Amino acid sequence: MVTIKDVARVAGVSPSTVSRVVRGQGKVGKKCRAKVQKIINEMGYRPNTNARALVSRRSELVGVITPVLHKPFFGSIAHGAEREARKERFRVMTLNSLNDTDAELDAVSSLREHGCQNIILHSKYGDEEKLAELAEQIPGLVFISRFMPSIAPRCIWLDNVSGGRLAADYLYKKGHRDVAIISFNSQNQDQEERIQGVKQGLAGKGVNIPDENIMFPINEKPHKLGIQGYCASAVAELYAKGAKFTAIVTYNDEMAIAVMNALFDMGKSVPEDVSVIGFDDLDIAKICRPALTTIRYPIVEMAEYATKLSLSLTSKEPEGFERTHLFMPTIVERNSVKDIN
Amino acid sequence: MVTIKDVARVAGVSPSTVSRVVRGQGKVGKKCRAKVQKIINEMGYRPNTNARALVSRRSELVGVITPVLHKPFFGSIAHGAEREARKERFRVMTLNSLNDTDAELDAVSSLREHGCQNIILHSKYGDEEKLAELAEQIPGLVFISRFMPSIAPRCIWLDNVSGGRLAADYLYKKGHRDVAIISFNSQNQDQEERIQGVKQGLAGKGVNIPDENIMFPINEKPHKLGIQGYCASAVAELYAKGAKFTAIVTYNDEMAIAVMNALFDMGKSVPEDVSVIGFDDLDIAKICRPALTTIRYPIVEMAEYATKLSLSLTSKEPEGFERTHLFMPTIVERNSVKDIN
DNA sequence: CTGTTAGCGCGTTCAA
DNA sequence: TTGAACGCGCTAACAG
Repeated sequence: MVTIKDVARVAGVSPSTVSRVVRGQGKVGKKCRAKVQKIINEMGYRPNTNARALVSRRSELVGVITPVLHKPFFGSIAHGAEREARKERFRVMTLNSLNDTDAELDAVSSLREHGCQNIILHSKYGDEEKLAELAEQIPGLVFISRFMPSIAPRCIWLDNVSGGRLAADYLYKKGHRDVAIISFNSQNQDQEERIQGVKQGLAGKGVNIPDENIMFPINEKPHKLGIQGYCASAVAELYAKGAKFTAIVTYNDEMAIAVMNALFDMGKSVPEDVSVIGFDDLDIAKICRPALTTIRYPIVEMAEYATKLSLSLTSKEPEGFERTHLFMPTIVERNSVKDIN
Repeated sequence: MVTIKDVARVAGVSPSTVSRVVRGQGKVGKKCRAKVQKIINEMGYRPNTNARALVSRRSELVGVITPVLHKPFFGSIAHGAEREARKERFRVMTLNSLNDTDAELDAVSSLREHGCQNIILHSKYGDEEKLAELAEQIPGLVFISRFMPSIAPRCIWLDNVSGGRLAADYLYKKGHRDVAIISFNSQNQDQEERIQGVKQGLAGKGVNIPDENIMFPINEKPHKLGIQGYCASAVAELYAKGAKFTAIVTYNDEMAIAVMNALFDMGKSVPEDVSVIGFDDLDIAKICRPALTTIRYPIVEMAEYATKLSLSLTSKEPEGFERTHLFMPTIVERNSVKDIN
């Protein structure tokens, strides 16, 4: 391994000078710089990241903490972060939290041990107070897909209510007046907001959604049955209690597809008999049949933005620390909603 | 930040003793160890990874290099690696290569600068000779989803030929004699092997696949059209030239679904009119309709195994360096193949 | 069993 | 504009 000393020796200068050249900082004579640079290239010298991080107390590392990585939504967060980090020659370290709050905190500690100042944390259930405290200590810590009022400028989130309204408006425009909602977990902020959005959107047109049309279990049922099983049972229950609906709004694309499958298995067809609208616009929304009309969650862009924000927050002239960072969803029209006007 | 010296001072011992306690190595008196451990806990001391890596010339880091992370197949590699790494208290660093050979090499360098000895590299197109040389230099470098004879013990790969045979045998058993194959890129080793497998499997039963039934473009068409477009055009072409087939084998699940969609759009139904069989068994294979019969690629297990192997290769008593690491695919029966006996 | 000493490779003073 | 000296936090010899 070639060190800064090796380069210095060969170049006939001091290590400090080499250091200045490498970092492009400080005063170095033009000729001297050129010579040193040449030798750096020839010798293939690359600074030791660990030594750097040790002495400067900061590493060129962006930490990304998500529940898992094999799900495309979370993979997209890592992907967006990597894309943006790469521009600044930063690297990405990914940690799985499995939605466990303690694991999230532990991941943060672990990242800090690596001298990582820039952290993108996807925490759905972490205690706001605790997270706020953490944010206080770590200037480069930002939160993705969550809004916490006390640390709003650190949150990159999506306007879920607008997403719900978008779905509602679209359905209304297509003639739907009887709408059902299948959601998942009432502990989850997003879910509640999306439901509110749908309700508000429809209410604005004078349309009401009866409570029995909203499947929003507080129990453990969904987890026991799995997404597919839960959606099937929810659809069945909707029919069993005689709910009246021409369209179903689901929490996300995965559930939308599960709902379509359930419908399909019952001999119904989408969108002829029932329309379905999803949320997220993952790849599967394009490739399922019927292709899914859905509310787009610009997660890659959000992850890129989050990374940029984090990087800015730890730079000399931080930017964005006094703003909020709200992204707006958009509707992507495909073939799962029928115009019944 | 609390350092090893702080702990030493409070505990009234030397830093070395604290170090021994932390690492659980070397001789330390029972009482002494307990006391130090207690203070470590109280003070919340956590060793500085960078200092460690600097002096010991190795970091507790597993590097994962894949083309991208938002695709579930690659996300699964990162996921499996993280799962296994976590057990050894290692962390995972993910780098995107975008299938660019230079970027792969650069990613390796970057990982090494971080003191990372354990690298899982997914390289489809990298030059074998160059990769072999790299493997020589880096004992903990392993390759996933690729077989290179000259460095076989470093390769964790799947028996694609067997996968093809599995598909063939299954189709034969279900009465299919006329099979078509839609593949993608003839530069790709996997694709060729899978096709060979299908051919061999069928040939063993005395069934031949005419060349016109095999769509295997060497041009850029697939890239221009995208997966969906390419599959649609391939299906159309198959019909246009009057190819005779009751089943289609595709390179992977994504293409299988695209093919089913194309068929669907042409008014055909799967599996009634045509059977389809995929490869990989990603999540989408379960949730598409009809649910996809496919050849399972145990990628998470393979990534876990790769990580374990890499870790072992850099340990005191390396294991597995003289073996090969071949995984076998299995068939997952769902609803996209019809029994036409 | 425990402490002392000497770096790991680098950035950052401070002089020159 | 350059160089010398110091120390980041830790582990690895070596003494004791």
